Amino acid sequence: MPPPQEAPVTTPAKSMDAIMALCKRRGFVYQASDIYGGINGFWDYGPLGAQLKKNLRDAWWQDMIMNPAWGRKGPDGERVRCVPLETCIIQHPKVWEASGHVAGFNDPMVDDKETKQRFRADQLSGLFAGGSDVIMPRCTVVASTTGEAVEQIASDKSLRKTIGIRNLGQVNAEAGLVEADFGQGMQAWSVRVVPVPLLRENAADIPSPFTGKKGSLTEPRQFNLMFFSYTGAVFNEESKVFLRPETAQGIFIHFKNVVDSTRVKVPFGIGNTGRSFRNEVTPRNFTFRSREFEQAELEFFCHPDESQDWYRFWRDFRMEWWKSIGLAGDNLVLREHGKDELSHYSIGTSDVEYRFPFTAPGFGELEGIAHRGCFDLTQHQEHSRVKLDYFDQERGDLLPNGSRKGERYIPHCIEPAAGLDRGALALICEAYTVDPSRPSPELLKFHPRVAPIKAAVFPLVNKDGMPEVAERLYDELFARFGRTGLIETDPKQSIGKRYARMDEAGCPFCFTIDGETLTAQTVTVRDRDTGAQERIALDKVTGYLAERLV
RNA sequence: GCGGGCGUAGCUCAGGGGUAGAGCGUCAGCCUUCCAAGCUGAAUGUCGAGGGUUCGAAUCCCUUCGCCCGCUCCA
Repeated sequence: MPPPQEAPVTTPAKSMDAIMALCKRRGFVYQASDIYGGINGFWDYGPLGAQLKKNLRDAWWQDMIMNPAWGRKGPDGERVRCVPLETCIIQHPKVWEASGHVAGFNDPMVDDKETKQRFRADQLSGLFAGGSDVIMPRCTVVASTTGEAVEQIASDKSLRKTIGIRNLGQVNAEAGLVEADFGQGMQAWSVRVVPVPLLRENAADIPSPFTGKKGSLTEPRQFNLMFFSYTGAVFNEESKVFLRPETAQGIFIHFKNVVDSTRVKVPFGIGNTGRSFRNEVTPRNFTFRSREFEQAELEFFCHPDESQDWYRFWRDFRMEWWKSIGLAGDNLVLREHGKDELSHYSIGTSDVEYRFPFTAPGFGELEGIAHRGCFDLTQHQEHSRVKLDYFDQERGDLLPNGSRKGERYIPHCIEPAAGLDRGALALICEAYTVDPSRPSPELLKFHPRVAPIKAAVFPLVNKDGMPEVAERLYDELFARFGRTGLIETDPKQSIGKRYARMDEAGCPFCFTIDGETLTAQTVTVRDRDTGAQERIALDKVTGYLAERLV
């Protein structure tokens, strides 16, 4: 199912180049290893970006683990319960065999440089002449079996033309035999899979299955997207380990430990945030597809019968959550995957998607909410031979003594998995605003909860006792709100310039000490988004901020 | 991985064989009672990197790295 692209674009297109320039200028994002020329697919966060991302991570932690779903009741009518977990980037290699990551995308692939098409190296069949001295195929086709290759040749006239067959005689799919005329008369050919080593050694001499021409095929290449390393001092296959491509598996493999050690009862969730690594073929679009990235994943375990309800619950809540931190309006959509799009084990998956400037009018994924069934626990149970089922004492038949018989089952799992770097990027893109009518046209309209700078205190002019008052107010705000983000103060240069700097950094509130402060004990509050000012009592500033920073 | 475009000051860019430039920002001083205001001054670059041609290369050639766009990939 293609992403919905019909939603009206209500805001003017934002320039990604301008956003990237602002990110560098104000210290949100730097290129990793910048002074050495950068390294493809890696980005670092500057002071404001690091704080922005921390605020996003903290918000997730607060709303998913400490106070899950804002204290709402789940579909079972009970308070939602979650616990945190922190697991290693490097796990036992069998974890990734069990999860399917090792096998999932490990086939050698060949590209046709001319047509840009790609196929699995072991799916190339060729027509070989009889006689043992001829080892190169006369032509090739892509098919999963040789029988299928013969049938393709027999049934597809344009394919025959492409690969050079002028006339076709008898064919025998089962025996892998074909009579064909390549211009030198009718000959018998045997159809066999082109051996991968042959392809590796002689890629240039093997005709392309798409054009019939030689010289356009690459040698087979591995496309495993996992990073690997070695443990210990000896580097060999036995000591090879993988850097995790997702944090989720760390949760599944500790399911039993958490159940045994924390008195949790199904349904409950386990949350885990941290770095993951994917060796993306093409890192692209600023930080959107980085090779090192941070995830915030919750695995919510529940009884199979209730899993659909929980799936809908988390899907809807996650959408609401992103809205609550500032991603409102048409740029955010919830997209339910079509059946053809689902992983083989998934019963349902939705993506929270954001319309980034580089994806518009399409959308890019921020978070996937997947109903994973019992796939993961079952896989790990099979591979580890450790029982990962759950004994639910509140289910089963009612016994004469009034208690329940209990039920043993492998819980189903709902996985809301968010990308924190993508989230931070979406927050920046959404906040980025150009308003030519303002003296400082570029500003970031961050929601106060995620804004890296929470407030600034300015003396209107750097004299007449104002700096001293500003300093005292700054101390007060810093003591109270310094743990939530940066508090700034600055007595220098014109007030307009200082406001403009705060606009670009996305600081929501500026408090200014002026002449009236000295006589009436009041300050002005400037709203970043409108520039409007109101006057409040000096001793009400802390309360004012406390209400608005959440 | 393929094709195209681009790398010059913190940012945006000009300069295309002969002394490294502008605007904005930054910093300092003065001034300033609310929006990048004004005045004065200052700092900042191996012109992405490496090699070649040349008396001389930011400029021409080759290689390489990075970024952007389109394919491809995204288990």
